[in-house]
Amino acid sequence: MEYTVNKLAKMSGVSARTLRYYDEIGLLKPARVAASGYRFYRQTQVDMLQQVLFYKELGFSLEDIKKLLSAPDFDRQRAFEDHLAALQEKRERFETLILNVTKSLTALKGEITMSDQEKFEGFKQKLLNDNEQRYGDEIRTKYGDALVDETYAKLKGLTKEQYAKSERLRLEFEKTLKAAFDTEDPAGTLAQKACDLHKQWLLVFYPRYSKEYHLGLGEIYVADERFRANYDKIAPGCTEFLRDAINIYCR
Amino acid sequence: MEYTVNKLAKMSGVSARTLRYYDEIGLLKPARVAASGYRFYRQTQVDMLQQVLFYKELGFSLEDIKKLLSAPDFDRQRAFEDHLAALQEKRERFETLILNVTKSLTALKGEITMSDQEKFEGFKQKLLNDNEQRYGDEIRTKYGDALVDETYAKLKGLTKEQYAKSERLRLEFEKTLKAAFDTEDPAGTLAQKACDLHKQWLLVFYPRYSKEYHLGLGEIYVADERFRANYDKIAPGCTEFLRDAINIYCR
DNA sequence: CCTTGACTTTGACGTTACGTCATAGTTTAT
DNA sequence: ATAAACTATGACGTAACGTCAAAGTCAAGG
Repeated sequence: MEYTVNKLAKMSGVSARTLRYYDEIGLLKPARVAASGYRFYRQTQVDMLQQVLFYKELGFSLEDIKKLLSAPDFDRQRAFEDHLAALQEKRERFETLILNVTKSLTALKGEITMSDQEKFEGFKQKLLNDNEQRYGDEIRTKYGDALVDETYAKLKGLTKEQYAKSERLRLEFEKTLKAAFDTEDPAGTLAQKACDLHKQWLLVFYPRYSKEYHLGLGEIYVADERFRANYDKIAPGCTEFLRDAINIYCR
Repeated sequence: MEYTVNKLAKMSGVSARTLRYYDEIGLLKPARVAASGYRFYRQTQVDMLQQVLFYKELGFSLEDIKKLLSAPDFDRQRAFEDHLAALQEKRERFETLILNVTKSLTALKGEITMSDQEKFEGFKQKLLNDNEQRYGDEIRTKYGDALVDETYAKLKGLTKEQYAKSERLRLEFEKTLKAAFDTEDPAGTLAQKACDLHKQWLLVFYPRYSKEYHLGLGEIYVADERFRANYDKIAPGCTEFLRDAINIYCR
């Protein structure tokens, strides 16, 4: 299967001009060039373009991408694994930004106050993230952990999408809960938001959700040491706070 | 509390040069300038910078941000709400990218095969998200409209052509719906014509259309205020009218 | 009061990753 | 055979800063 510039452009979402530019700077040369000068791309180039786009998404300059891809020890699998870790971190940043907006909205209503620092949470991180410092070694272990979790999820009968959703919800829930705990108000907007996220999260595992179930779980969290440890990790006393918030949420 | 350039820069994560540039183009002027020429920023500017960074994160050009922020009808709360929706959209894109990497890794191991199209899932969508051209002149309202579009767009990456087609359909649909609403008859020819156009439009985003889906969507339009606002904009009460018409259309 | 070092100012030019023409040749469809 | 659609190569334009250089400003210590 051969692609012309426009075909490849449309499939990948970049412009034809971009492909010409990549050819010009030697980042992605076509598989062959006809006598007419027309460019033709094949499988190798399609896969390379995918790599380029991933690296670009993660904030690498084209020059650096060129170096990376043309390195003699370039390892596709390793690259994908790095992408995965980096993308997950970027997603974390979005969680932070979303929490930032949520808090800003609450602050606008006068229910909480926000420090100036807090107003930029999620933006500052970008510095660390965008720059390529992040591509270290401990990423590998992190990826390993994710794999374990995922295997575990499979045992429980979750699809990859469900697992992704549950993780996303859990992260957002924990962040919101932490912020809510600081307000010391289990009836406040943030605490109730946290409860809602908790519900969403539960729904992934137990679609037969009910208020009674949710209330019972709140009590179990407080009563059972294993759960308690998990939520007190967020902040001491957080487990009780969550239970109180759930009690209000379920009325 | 007054901030000097470097103080504000460090807190927000941008560079001092950036703040000077924003001053230069009139996007963010300091609260006061000392006789020495030193810039000093205060609360208002801090909050404005936060807005700027949110809009920037979402792919707006500085010129458009300037227009948005200086508009007489700029509404901070509304802005934050828009940010929230847009950020959640972007997060969805990351989910897609993460899934893409995961699949690519599995494909590399030979466990599954991936089509070339699939290799670019999550990148193509970016077009819709980043590109502001389609926002036209009245960015404000369009930004709201895009919210709805993108809710569907996330289901499938759209090419520029597909998007153009969907826009044509949407415009014709809205015109027909308006005319139908004036007849006050959800079972009438015009209303049913509108439903048909609505279906055509949906098909662009969601080819696996079903009557159940269409019916459910009618209810969601009424229930979700973001959608409701969008259709009530055509005429007050239009959302319910559309739902009723869809109910008849799908029998 | 003076010095020193950290901070700030205004230019001015450079850079990245393309967008946007214009002009001209090529391929495909009817 | 001819139009319609596609592609090529310049060449210039751009957005949002980065990166100097040269010079003025401020806060603290001696």
